[in-house]
Amino acid sequence: MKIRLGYVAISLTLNDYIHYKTLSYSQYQKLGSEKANKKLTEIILNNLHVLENILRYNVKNGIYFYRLSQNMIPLATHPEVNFDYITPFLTKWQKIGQFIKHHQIRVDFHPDQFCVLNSHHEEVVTSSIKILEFIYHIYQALGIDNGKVVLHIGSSVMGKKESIERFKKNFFQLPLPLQQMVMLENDDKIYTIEDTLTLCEDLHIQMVLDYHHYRCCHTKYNLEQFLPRIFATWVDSTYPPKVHFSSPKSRQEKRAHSFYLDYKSFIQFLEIIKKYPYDVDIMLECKGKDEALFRLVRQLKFLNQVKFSKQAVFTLTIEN
DNA sequence: GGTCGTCAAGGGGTG
DNA sequence: CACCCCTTGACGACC
Repeated sequence: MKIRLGYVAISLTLNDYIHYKTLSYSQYQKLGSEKANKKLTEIILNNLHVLENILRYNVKNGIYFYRLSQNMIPLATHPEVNFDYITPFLTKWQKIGQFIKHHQIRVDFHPDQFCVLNSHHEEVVTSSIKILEFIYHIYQALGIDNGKVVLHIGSSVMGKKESIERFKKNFFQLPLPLQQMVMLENDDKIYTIEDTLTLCEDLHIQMVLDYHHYRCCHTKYNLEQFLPRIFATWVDSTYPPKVHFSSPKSRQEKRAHSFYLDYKSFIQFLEIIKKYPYDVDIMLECKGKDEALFRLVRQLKFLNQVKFSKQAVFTLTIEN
């Protein structure tokens, strides 16, 4: 089975001078719309340049899995700001999309805490849909027609059962292309593996296992009991199953992400998943980004337990 | 040249 | 209801 490692949004080892730029709404207002729009154009051009550089750097370093940052286009979903972040840059978007497809890179999105599809506030649901539309537009611009987004189930206002019903209702009201993007991840507080898996099965969507959330908060559940069903949500997918992996910052702050990864628990995780006949893409969600990825790779190479074909791609022998 | 507070936004928990 | 916590990375303000 093939394992690909990926990292989130920014590279710490690429180059100090290459980083995404942003613009806050208060800065936008201070500039006035004309200057602000000019600024936004500069920022988008810069950020697309950065994205392209990161992807090239990833391929050069054998990394074929990368989470796109929602902050790539600042204010794109702000209710008071309207601008076209696609058409004026379409050539650039398409060029990047070609690169992604040519190198068979897997990219995806994971919006931050403000995307709550099952909120009991209607305006929060509306803005959450706007975030999904934004992501859809980016995929369209890149020419990626099976792009995905990982969400949490979200709120638990009025109880979990009721909240899951709200999720279903709002999910089915989404336009089909948006529904087809959605995958769900178990979280660290409310929704366990079992909750998330059951909902994914109901909706016929993929479940992304977050091993860190499972380990820090829901260990009373037996992971192995659910793994066959989690993998089964992926059988019709064009992508291999995806999991999130990271390590706790400390014993006290076990929910927070550490900078580097604990290679011992990573190996333990590999021991678990190698019982199943699936390729797996593992998103490393740690503060150390690619720096932590490279360190983990060095540790695994040193231990000589797996066979690397590329820097962040290796094979595991399936146990019988 | 380094450190700190701010940012559009939610949700949950506490008192 | 008011306030705090969680969380992200860039940036402006400040020393």
